[in-house]
Amino acid sequence: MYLVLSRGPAGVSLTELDDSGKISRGPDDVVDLAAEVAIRERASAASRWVWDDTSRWYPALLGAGVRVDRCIDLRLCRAILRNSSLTAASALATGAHDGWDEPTPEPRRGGDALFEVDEQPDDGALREFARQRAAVAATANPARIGLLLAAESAGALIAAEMRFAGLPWRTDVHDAMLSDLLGPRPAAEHRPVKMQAVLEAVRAALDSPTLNPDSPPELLGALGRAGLQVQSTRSWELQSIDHPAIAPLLEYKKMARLLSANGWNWLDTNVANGRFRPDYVPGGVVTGRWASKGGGGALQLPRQVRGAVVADPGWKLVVADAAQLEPRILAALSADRGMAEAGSAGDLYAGIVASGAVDTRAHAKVAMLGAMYGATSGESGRLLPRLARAYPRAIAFVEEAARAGERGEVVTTRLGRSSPRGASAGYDETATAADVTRARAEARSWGRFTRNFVVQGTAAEWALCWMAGLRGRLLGLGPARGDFTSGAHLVFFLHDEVVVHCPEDLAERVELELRAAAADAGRLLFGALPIEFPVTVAVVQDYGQAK
DNA sequence: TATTTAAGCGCC
DNA sequence: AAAGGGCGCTTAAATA
Repeated sequence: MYLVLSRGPAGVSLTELDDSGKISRGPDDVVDLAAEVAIRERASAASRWVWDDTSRWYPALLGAGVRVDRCIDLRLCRAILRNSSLTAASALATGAHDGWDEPTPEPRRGGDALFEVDEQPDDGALREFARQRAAVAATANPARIGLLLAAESAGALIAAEMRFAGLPWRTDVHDAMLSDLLGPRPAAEHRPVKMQAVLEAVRAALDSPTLNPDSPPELLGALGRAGLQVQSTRSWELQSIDHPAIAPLLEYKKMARLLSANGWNWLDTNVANGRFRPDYVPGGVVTGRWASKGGGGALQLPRQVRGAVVADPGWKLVVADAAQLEPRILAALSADRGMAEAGSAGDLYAGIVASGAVDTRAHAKVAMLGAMYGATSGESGRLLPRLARAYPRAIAFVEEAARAGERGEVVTTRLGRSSPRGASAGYDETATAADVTRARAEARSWGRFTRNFVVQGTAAEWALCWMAGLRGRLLGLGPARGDFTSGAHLVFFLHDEVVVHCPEDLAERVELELRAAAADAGRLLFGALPIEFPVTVAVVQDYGQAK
């Protein structure tokens, strides 16, 4: 059963649809939404809520203590169906762009989102849902893209729940780390003392007593006057230089980065009541990866500060990482048995070395990354032919994705998310040699994007399935269902890594569920294909102890 | 003065 | 080792 919610001038209305999509009841006005949703959730585990944006409905429900099992997020699904090559012929994909193609509207300030009367985008959720069902039903294998839509929507639920629960964050621990590395918190506009000391060492070594190292042009000038020929002030370029100024300069850069990105200021604005609540954006990246917005930089939390993520007393963090996810996804996508076999013993890169293709694990890793990103030069580019000889199917797969992109074609992930159409201009008979060169470079660049798109996008699908399955399994653990203060729940997600916060006595069970959910995800995407998705799990007190 | 762009660096 | 994919954020510099 589907339960379609919409907001109209008269308030919130609810329409029941049976599994065939036919209205079986309603629309009925809803007076107390949270109560209504809670009742329906208890009544039927098989129902699925249908709404425009999870981010507009679910936070208020969570605030009222209500969790939902399943939903369809119409806006996220529209974005997939609008672009997918599998639904290209549908009325939805061929029709004019409308409000459903627009980003989620910003919430109005001051209103109570749960009860606010709000306009639907263009036309109602019922009609949009019907269009989407028709588009899915007309595909050769509706279950394929149907799984993607369900996983994407589950991701939206998880994003809202993780924000609601928050990542446990110890301000005092973080502050101690900062004081230790930089010196105690200074007054505004001043540098911490340890940082200032390192800066003075740089200034002395460069004989530039007033140097502002935060200005790249100024720093470049100072380095030049000291006789150091560099193109930029990037750390990796400076690393190889032998000069007394370099060590303190690199140290200063490290400190400055920590201070500006995750210093006291970050702490003040992003951590409250012992929780960091990032604003995740499911589907925020074209490949299907999540993005994040607003302060915090949830997806760029440096390893340096992860020690401040500490489980509550009596609780543990279970940190799980899908080992070498993208290479395994490539092996599965291309059905390259040899590469799958290389990963079957645990460490895929070690398996590649064992097969004799390359001689060190580091080479295996850099060669694989190069294959997936489209490296042409350097170490990675040199190793590529060896990899291609050992694993012809896998390499041919990414090469074909690259060629398709260069031809201006769309590529599609395992479950049906398609790449955007390239804006490559090409050239005509009036083009100069420089125009031709530029156009070819653009085409190759787009080819690197499409090459990576299929792998990164399918990895994102795997991760969504993993996390959605895990969520269901965690909800089944114990009587604390729906309760973020006593039950195991997800608190962090980072592309191929999740963190679960749980009472100590549940940690072992959580670990089992994490592995089982990973195996499920592999089967969901790739069926009976013999490909392993091993998960590295660490049960820790603080996130810094993992890996 | 306000807004946009670029450099640099963090994550995968 | 530092070339190749996807992001967001902060600061300084450039532009309106």
